Amino acid sequence: MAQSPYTDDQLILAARLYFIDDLPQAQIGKLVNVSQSKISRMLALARERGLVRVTVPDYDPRNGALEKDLKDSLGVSAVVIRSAAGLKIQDLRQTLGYFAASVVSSWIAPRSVVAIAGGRTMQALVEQMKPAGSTEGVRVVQAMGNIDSTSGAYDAAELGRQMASAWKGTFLTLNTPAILPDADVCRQLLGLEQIRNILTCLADANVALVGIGTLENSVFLERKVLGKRDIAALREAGAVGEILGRFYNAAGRECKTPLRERVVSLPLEELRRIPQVTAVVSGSDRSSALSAAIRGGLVKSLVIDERGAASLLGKPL
Amino acid sequence: MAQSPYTDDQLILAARLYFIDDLPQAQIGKLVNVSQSKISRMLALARERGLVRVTVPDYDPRNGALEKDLKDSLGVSAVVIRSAAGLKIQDLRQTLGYFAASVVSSWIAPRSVVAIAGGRTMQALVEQMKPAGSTEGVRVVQAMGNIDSTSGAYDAAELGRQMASAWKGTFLTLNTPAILPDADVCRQLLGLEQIRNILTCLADANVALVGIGTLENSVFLERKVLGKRDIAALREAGAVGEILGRFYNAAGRECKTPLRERVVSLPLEELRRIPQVTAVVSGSDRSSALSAAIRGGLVKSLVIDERGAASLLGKPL
DNA sequence: CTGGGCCATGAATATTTATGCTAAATAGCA
DNA sequence: TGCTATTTAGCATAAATATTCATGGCCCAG
Repeated sequence: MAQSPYTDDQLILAARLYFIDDLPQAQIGKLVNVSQSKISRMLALARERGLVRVTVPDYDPRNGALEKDLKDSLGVSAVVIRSAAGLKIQDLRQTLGYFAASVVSSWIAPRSVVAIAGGRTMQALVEQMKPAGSTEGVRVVQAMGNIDSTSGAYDAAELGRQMASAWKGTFLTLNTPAILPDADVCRQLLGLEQIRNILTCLADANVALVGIGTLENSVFLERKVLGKRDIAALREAGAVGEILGRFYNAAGRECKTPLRERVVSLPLEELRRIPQVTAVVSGSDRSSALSAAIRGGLVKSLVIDERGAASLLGKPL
Repeated sequence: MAQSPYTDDQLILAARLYFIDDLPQAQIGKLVNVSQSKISRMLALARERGLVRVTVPDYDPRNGALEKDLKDSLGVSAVVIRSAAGLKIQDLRQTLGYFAASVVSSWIAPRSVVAIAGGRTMQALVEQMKPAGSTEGVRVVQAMGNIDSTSGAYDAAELGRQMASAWKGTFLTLNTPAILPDADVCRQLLGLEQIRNILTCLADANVALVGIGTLENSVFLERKVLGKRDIAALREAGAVGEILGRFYNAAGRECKTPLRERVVSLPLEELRRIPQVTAVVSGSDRSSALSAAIRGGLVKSLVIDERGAASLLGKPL
């Protein structure tokens, strides 16, 4: 270990002048005959060394009351993140990701298998996640094929990779489109060993992190993988929401449309068997899709913002 | 009292994000949906309200060892201020003033009479001084006339005014030149009631704060009130230092030169009777003048920087 | 000794933070 | 209700702080 370039005494002097007496760094520099840059570095060092301690009362980013309400009335265990009023959706996502990250990270036990989906909220979350304890033998598995060939920053493949790297674990990618033009191709793909393996792996996941799509607001429509008439057909068939590219009805059962046979992702029946399936959702426009998923047992826990939670409970907040 | 515009909770959130998570204010602003300016103000408020507390270990600006040495070997009680190596003289003065101010301020008891001289170090000190406790009935008295008619920022008159105003006390000014062209004029001035009163007052001072001049480095020479030949004459007469415009020899006795009769200031014999006479000195070029003053009992205590103290002790530091 | 690598340093500069100012909101008052 | 006084917010910008970069000192291996 290198010996320190400064004595604690010097650091304390600088720190006192700065934090207690509120002198600007340049002035402190004059008093101790060094440059402002150095004072800046000394202050940083003083904090690192713990000479300067800043104490701030705890802030609880979670809304415990809403969490309890959700548990009581819907039976889901939820992480409800407080959110400022009037936030634009992207900032809301950021907030959610920022504050939920530590909780969600703590769920990732050593040797666990994590099934992961894509989505912007998911992206905001994963971006902030980092291992809390041991990272031993974590496997991250992409839970759904790729939406199209342009690999976006918030696709499952990318997020999975990111998370796996943070945990120094392995990442298993589902190397196929999510939705195929016809059922035949899909069946063929599903026959491939590479893909079968991944799906098996997924079925054994300990934790699944998924988003919730709606008919009004679907990545598939947005990215033109499905057309308006596909959506219309789905609506016809009673679809109210989507998880991993699979649409389900108000009871939380997968809709029996031809589309069902064209999707490469963890089937909802298998998802249901995963012990912890968490929907990561922000905003209040997904209430009905979300409540159907909960009702159908597709989703067992929730990471959501205050307003989303409130609207899910039918309370206008 | 106005009700606060922010809840503690909001402040705590902002403060945590800033101080604990080290997010920049702009980013925090996004998360809580306000402008960066507001976050800045919220943080300031959080500190005011004591929600954020910054603790820094105490720094002792005094060099106790040197203080003890001075007491032991010269019998003066000193305040020795630590100083960084290589400081330019003006920054050294600043340092001294900054750190000595609180000690010296604490000497000013309610109802005390303070005799004050000028000088740059004195200026640096007075600038930083502020009352520690009660300020009741403090009188500040200018201990020496004005050097010339250009009133500088570090003349006794100015410093006295400044200090008196900080203590909300009264200031008595010595409205005359310090050094007069001849003894006659001087005598006449000394006869004026206004001036006699001040001098009486000075003689009753509880505390005197004075500087030390040398023959090499004298304000009077600098401001051309004395000429080189005056200085030469003084040297001839054995002068080694100057206090309040009065030159003294190595024994600390006032030199008997004609100049003596031309000065308007507290006479050294009377200075000697003031219970606390403190020399405020920075730099190491005044050692001999200083030690003569101490020897002669002109000065009973010292406010000085580390190097000055060391050189006074003959230790090269 | 004599390079060569390493590190600390300060000047220059990029980034972040604080603040003066204007406009909008809010409250008090007639 | 309409008016003024006061507060508060955000923009623009000044001020302060962090960081990059070039340099020079120092230590160690040759």
